Amino acid sequence: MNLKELAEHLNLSQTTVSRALNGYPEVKEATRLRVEAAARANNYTPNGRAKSLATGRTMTVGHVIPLSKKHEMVNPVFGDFVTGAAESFLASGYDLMLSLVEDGKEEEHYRTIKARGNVDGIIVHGPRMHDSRIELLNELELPFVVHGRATDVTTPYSWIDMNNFRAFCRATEFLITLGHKRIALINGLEFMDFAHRRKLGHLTALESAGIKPNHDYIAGGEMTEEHGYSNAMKMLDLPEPPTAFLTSSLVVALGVRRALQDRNLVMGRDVSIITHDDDLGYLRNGGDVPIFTATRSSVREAGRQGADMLLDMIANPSDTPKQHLLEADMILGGSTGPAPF
Amino acid sequence: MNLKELAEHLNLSQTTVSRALNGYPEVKEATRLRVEAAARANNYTPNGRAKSLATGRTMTVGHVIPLSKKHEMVNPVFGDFVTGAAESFLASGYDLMLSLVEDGKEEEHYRTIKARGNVDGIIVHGPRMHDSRIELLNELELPFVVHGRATDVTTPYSWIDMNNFRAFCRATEFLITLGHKRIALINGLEFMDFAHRRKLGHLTALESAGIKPNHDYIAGGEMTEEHGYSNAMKMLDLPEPPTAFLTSSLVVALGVRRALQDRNLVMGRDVSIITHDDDLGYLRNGGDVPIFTATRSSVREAGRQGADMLLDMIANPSDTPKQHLLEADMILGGSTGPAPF
DNA sequence: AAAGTTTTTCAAAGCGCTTTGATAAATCTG
DNA sequence: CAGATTTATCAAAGCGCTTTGAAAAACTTT
Repeated sequence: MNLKELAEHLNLSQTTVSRALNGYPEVKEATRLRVEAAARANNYTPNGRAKSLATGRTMTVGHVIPLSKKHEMVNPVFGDFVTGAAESFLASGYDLMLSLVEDGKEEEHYRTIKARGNVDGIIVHGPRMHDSRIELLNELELPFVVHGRATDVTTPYSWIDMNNFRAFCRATEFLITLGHKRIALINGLEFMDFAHRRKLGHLTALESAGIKPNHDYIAGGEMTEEHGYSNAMKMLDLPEPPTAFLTSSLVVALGVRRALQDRNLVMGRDVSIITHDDDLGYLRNGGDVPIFTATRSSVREAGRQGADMLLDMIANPSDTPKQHLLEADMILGGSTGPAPF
Repeated sequence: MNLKELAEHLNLSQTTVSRALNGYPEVKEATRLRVEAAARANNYTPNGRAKSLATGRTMTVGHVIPLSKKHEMVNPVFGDFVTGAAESFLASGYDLMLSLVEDGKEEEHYRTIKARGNVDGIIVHGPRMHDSRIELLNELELPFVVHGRATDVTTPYSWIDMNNFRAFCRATEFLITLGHKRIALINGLEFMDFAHRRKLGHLTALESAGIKPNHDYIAGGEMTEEHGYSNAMKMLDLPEPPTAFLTSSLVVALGVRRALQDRNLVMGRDVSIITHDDDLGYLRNGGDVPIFTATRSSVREAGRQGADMLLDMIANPSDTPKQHLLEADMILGGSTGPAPF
C-alpha cells in the first residue's frame, strides 16, 4: 500500500496523511490518530526511495572498505566496528551501505557515490599513510569520518582513532622495565597508517631507553596467524633471538605462541609476548584471566563513537571536523615475565 | 550535474540523453558519442534514488544478520562471506545494504524492508532450526537466498549451504579409524541449524561404529577461543577424558589446543584435534602445512555462489528456488594421530 | 516530387513521496 | 453577527530519472 491508496482509503489528501505520519503540528489530533491506526492496520511504510528523492536525505551511510587484490582479505576488525556503528545508526534510523572497493579505483568510486547520492555520509576504513581519499572527500563535500588517521594529510578531517603510538610505546616500555633488550615487533602492513604509528611508538620507546633497534626484529605484513608464526620462527633462529615479542593483533600473537611451542620455549618464562587486543567479540583474550599481556581497546566502541560523530556531521554539515583519540588499557596476562639471563 | 542540465547543455531532450546513456538503439551513433563524452566531461552519474524510483529496481541487495543481545557478536565468517558475495554483486552493479537486526524484531524488520523497497533481494544469514523468517519472506515475495538451511522449514526456498552433516560424519569416522573411541564435539550454539546438523553427523558416525555417545563429551556454545578452552579443560578433567576433539571452528580449536598445553598434553600424540575450517582470509589453518587436520570449505566461495544465485532469482523471479550444497574437503594436518593405549 | 518508411528526437506522464501556497472550516473578537 | 484569526485540509509542483506515444527529420520508393 502506498500513500495515495492510504489517503483514498481514509478520504484524506496525501498531504494530510503525510503530515500526520511525520508529526507535523498542523493536523488535528483526532485525524492523526485515525491516520496512524490505518497506517498500522495496512502495514504502510513509506517508500524509501521516493521519500529520499523528495527530501534529499537518504538516511543511509556508507562503509567503504578498501580491498586490495593482492591482500585479498577484509580486516577482521571490520565486523566488530560495524557492529558497534550499527547500534548508533539503527537507533537513528539510518541504514548501512557497504562498498568494497578495489585498490586504484577509489577516486572514481567516491565520485560515483557522491553523484549517485545514495548515502548521506560515509565511514572510511583502512587509511594509509598517504591517503588521497581524504582530500577527495573534503572536496566532494560529503560528510565522512575516518576510522584511523592518515599521517601525511594536513587538511583537517574527522576521525576516530586509537592511540597506536602511545599503546606500542607503553607496551615496549613495559617489556624494557622487565629487563628485555631484544624486543621484536610483528606489525601489520607498514603502509597502513596504524602500523606506521605503532612502529614509531615502539622505536621511540627503544630509543628513550638507549636500545638500538635491530631491523631483523621488525616484520610487517598482513595480520594473520601464519604471519606471526613464520616471522617468529625466523627470528628465533637468529644468533641472538628476541626475548620478547610485540604483536599487532591477537591472531598474530597466536602464531607467535605456536612458534614458541615448536621451539619448546615457554611463553612468559623463556620468551614474553605482548599484543594489541581489539577486544573482538569472537576472539577474546582468554576469559576472566587474560592469556596475553595486552594493550586493549575495543574496536566496537570505536565503531559506536565513529557513528555518532558521523551522525553529528550529517546533522551539522558546517561544523568543523571532530577528532577523537581512544586510549588503550594495559592488561596484564600470563604471557610476559622478566627477561631471562 | 543532473540529467536536465546535461540535456540543456547538449541542446537535446532528457529523453535522448537518457537513452543514449542507457544504450538504447533509437539514438544516432554520433549523438550517443557526443552525449557520452559530455557525460564524462561533466562527471555525470544518474541519481540512484531517482533512477530506482523510475525503474522500480533498486540495484541493491540486503544482507540481514541476526544480532542477539545475549550473544553480542557478529559471526566472524560474515566478513568472508560478504567479501565473496561482493565480487559478484559489484560485477553486476549491485550495492550491498547491511542490516543487523535484533532477536525478536525480525518479522517487523523484514516487512519494513519489503515496504520501504530499497532492496531487490536479500541474503539471510544465520538460520536457526526453526526459522520463521523463511516463511515470511516467501510470503512477502522478496527474492532471497539463505546462507545455510532451516531443518524445520518444509516450504521450498533457495539456499547455499555446506554439507555440515557429511563433514562431521567423515571427521568422526576418521577419528574412529584412528582408533579413537572417546571423541568429544565442541560445537556452535545448538539452536543454529548448522550446529544441529554437525551434531547429527557426529552422532551418526558414532552410532554406525557402535560407539555409545557420551553427553559429557558434547558442548555447544558461541564459537570463541574461550569456549573451546573451557570446555576442553572440563572434559580433560573427566575420569575418562576424551582422546580426540572435534571442533566447529578454527578459533575453537585454538582454545582446545591451549587446554592441551595447560595439561601438558601433546596435540596429535596424546590427544587429537580435528576441526572444521571456513578458510577465512585472516585465520588460515597454517601456511603450506596445515596445523590442524580439518574439514575445509571456503565461506568466501559460498558467498560468491550465494550471490550468483540471488542475482539469478532477481532476474527470473518466477523460477523455482535453487539449492546448492558444497562439500568440505578433508585436510590432513599434524593435529591427529592414532589413539593412545 | 509526392507518398511511404525508417530513423531520430521530443514533450509529457509517471514512479511515491514532501512541501508550498491556497482555501475551507472552525474559533475568536468587539 | 460581521469581520478577523486561527486551525485543518487540500491541490499542485517538484525531487531526477525512465518510458510511452507523438512528431519531426531523413531516407526510400514509385
